[in-house]
Amino acid sequence: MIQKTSETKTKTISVIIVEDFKLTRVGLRCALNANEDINVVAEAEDAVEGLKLIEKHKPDVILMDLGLPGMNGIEAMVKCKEMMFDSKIIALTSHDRSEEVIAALSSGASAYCLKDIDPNKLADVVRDVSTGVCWIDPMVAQMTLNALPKIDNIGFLPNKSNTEGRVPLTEREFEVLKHLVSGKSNTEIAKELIVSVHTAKAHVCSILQKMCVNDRVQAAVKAVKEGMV
Amino acid sequence: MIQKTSETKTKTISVIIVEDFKLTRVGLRCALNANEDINVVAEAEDAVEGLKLIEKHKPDVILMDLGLPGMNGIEAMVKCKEMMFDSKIIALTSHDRSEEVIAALSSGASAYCLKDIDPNKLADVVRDVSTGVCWIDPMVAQMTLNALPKIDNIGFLPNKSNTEGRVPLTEREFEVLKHLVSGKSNTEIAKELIVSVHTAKAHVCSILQKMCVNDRVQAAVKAVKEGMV
DNA sequence: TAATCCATTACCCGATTGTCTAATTTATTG
DNA sequence: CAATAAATTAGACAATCGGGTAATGGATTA
Repeated sequence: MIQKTSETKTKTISVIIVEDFKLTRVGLRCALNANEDINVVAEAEDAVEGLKLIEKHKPDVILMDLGLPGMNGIEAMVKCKEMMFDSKIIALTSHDRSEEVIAALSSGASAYCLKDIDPNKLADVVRDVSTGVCWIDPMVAQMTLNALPKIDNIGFLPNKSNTEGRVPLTEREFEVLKHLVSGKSNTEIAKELIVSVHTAKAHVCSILQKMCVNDRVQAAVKAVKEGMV
Repeated sequence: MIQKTSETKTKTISVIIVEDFKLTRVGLRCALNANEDINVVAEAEDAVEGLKLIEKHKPDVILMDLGLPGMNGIEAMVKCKEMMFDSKIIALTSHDRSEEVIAALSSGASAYCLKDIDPNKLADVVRDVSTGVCWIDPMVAQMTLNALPKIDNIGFLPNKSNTEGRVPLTEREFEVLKHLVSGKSNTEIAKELIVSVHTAKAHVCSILQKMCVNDRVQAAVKAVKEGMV
């Protein structure tokens, strides 16, 4: 067993847990309180109660379940952020839907953990987050990074990888590519661009060749991965 | 001093350092090699050399300086990602400009560290990132989260769309999905999984239904965007 | 035990895809 | 002006796709 060796601040980290399932709540409290530098100061089983306790205790870190009854965790976080503490929020759910992850992180969460996280790991995350780190579970890390706005590499990057080696798509082909990525058939693309199916097919064909792929699925995946759309 | 207690995989983590300043390079190597579960397998002082070494060693983690002479770190990361290993990249710079941070993270980096990070902490980050975690330095965490697209919280209903809406894919279907995303035809998928084409088609069919999409292109795009693969 | 889910295979059928060759028009560039 | 590139259209063809229905065996669950 390899021990983590990072120094942590001597001050104990105060934590509030907001989670509707009693069993999970107990589990979280035990897991965290087992660490002498972490202190669970309060627990709530719904968002309203949670907000009261947060206002009262002003904890360093808030463990917030997103699937709360009544006011959900996202709303609670928004309200929490309006209260001007610098409490850090860890979103803790079993969901891995892209919209929910992004919503949580853009609404005030500094971390996103899935509930099957190792308890010791969770303690590490609490420590990290209390210092301001943004920590995102492996299961949803990629989708989060993908949600970041693509920077226009032209101008930022030297013109090597853009001009050389890669044959650039024409404007029209880019239009077709966008529709292709959105899952439209050649017929639908043609209708959208007000051209014949033959034209759409011709464009798709040249797109496939220029992108060096064999079919539209590969083209779509490559386009998404490389942020072309 | 409080010890971190998270379990770490016994397998050592191989690391490549790409950094132009010799002194920093030595410092990084020493700091990381002091951990018995981390092994710096190679170092490069520019991107070109770095890419060669990366291709050769296929390391678990890449420490990439962004301010390299010639090809910069962002461009190097893009090229690196095109090589389709699942090496994780830690962007390591002294800059905290928003554009650079976002550019790095949206171009393939899984983590962003400022160079004044505690060496022991860096080792923790290497461990985290090797498991897929996204880790962002406190100094730039907020600006990164701010760059995420804002979701309209009103009307956000975790209760509905999560439990009822989503049907989870089976393991087998996930295998099929992976091949689908890589652009394989049903015939090829069947060959890969050593089943009949009928079976592959059946799986694809149920994948489309469960993912609520009309065709394989949409399935592939959705899978990539949501990080399912 | 009965019910349910999963993986597997099979057949049919209409729609779609990707490639080919070939032609016309418009713009841009040398 | 000539040449080149892009956008457009067309017909034909083999291959693939997606949907539908249906059957079987195995595993798990109620």
